Amino acid sequence: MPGPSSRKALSHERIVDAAARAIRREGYAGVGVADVMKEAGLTHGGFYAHFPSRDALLAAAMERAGRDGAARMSQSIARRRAEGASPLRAWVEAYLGETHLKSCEGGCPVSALASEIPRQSSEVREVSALRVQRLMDAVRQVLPETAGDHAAAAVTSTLVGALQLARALGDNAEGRAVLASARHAILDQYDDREASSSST
Amino acid sequence: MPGPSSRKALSHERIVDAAARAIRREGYAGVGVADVMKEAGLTHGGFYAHFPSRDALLAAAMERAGRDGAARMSQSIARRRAEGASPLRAWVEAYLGETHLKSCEGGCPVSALASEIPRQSSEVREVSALRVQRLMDAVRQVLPETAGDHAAAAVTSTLVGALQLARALGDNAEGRAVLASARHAILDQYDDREASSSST
DNA sequence: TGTACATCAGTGAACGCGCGTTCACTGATGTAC
DNA sequence: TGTACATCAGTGAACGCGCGTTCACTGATGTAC
Repeated sequence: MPGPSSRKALSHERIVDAAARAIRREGYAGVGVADVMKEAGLTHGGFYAHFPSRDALLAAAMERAGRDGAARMSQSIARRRAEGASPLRAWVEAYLGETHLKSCEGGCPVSALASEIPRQSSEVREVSALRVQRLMDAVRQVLPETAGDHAAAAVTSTLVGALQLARALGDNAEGRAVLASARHAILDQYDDREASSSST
Repeated sequence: MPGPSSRKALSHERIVDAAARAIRREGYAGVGVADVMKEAGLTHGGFYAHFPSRDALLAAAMERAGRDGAARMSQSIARRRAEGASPLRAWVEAYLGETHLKSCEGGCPVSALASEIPRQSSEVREVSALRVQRLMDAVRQVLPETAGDHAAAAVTSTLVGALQLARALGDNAEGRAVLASARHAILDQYDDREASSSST
């Protein structure tokens, strides 16, 4: 009865971890079983002792990528909060920051994969849809209560869209301008401290 | 000296047209040379008399898809304008409408492919980046002059993000709710006739 | 108008390659007594 | 403590398949005279 830190469980973690990075870097379609196993320090033959199929790996990788992306976001947000930013500002500046623009591999899997999701197996689509919901939940929690019901979905759309368009334009002035525009648009409309500085 | 309606030119058109639909339906990665040629009524062997490589086809297909998507948008917008909608409202309701949600194949290639763009060859990336710029240009033209400089990029981000998140959630209540939220958010903020009905 | 020839678009077989998946086997780890 | 055996994670060769690309060839179209 092997525990969660048995040899096999440790290998499993390394595989999922490598896949979670690979899908964000290369897309679902760009991820191969052999490559992932190699990155996990194993040979491809042993893969099917860990997963019944490539799709099962993609599903597990998407879930892991969601948690991993959220964890990194938390750190980036905490730093900004410590410097006095509002919850919303910290969130938006972390998500639409230059670090996130450049590092697809460690970032939000929804931004990295959104347009590929509808073409995946139901297994992968279901896990991916859940990550979309969780992202909207996270945005909802940092929006002020005065924001309408629609705000969370609309702001999440702006965040995801802006990061993708910026990446499509490239890591240059054009791409960064899109990020800046989206930051300003969201903060101008929803950030409390922005509009009313009467809280001092 | 064959004209633009020579036999070869007509075949070329059919190939590009089939590819323009295929990339939006299946993604860049899902498009195969043989499939496209078959859809164009040809055999795969003749492909390299029309294009030097698969990537060259993808680039041509992206440009065609951009024009095709814009043409269909124009029709949808014209109908809404005839019913009295403002330019912005007509644009937003066409882009974030249920028809566009369901029909990836005939829609905007930026929404259909955004997250795959950064992973393409420079050839494909350059054409794709141009389509992103054209999309932002089109949005800029329907925004009121009172909108700030950042508005076009931010609104385009919301449009593209919302359509992708809606498609990721599926053609159900959740997906349609995202579209509705984005429509309301954009129109509440930028539509002149919405805010001030003093123009009567 | 008719014949001979050149041009050219498209065909279909073939290539090398990498993919997802399978499986007989190896070698290390753990268990029984 | 030591020996014999069972379990099990991982190896590496092999499979069938579909891909992008090449190429010798076919058959239709156009041109020369």
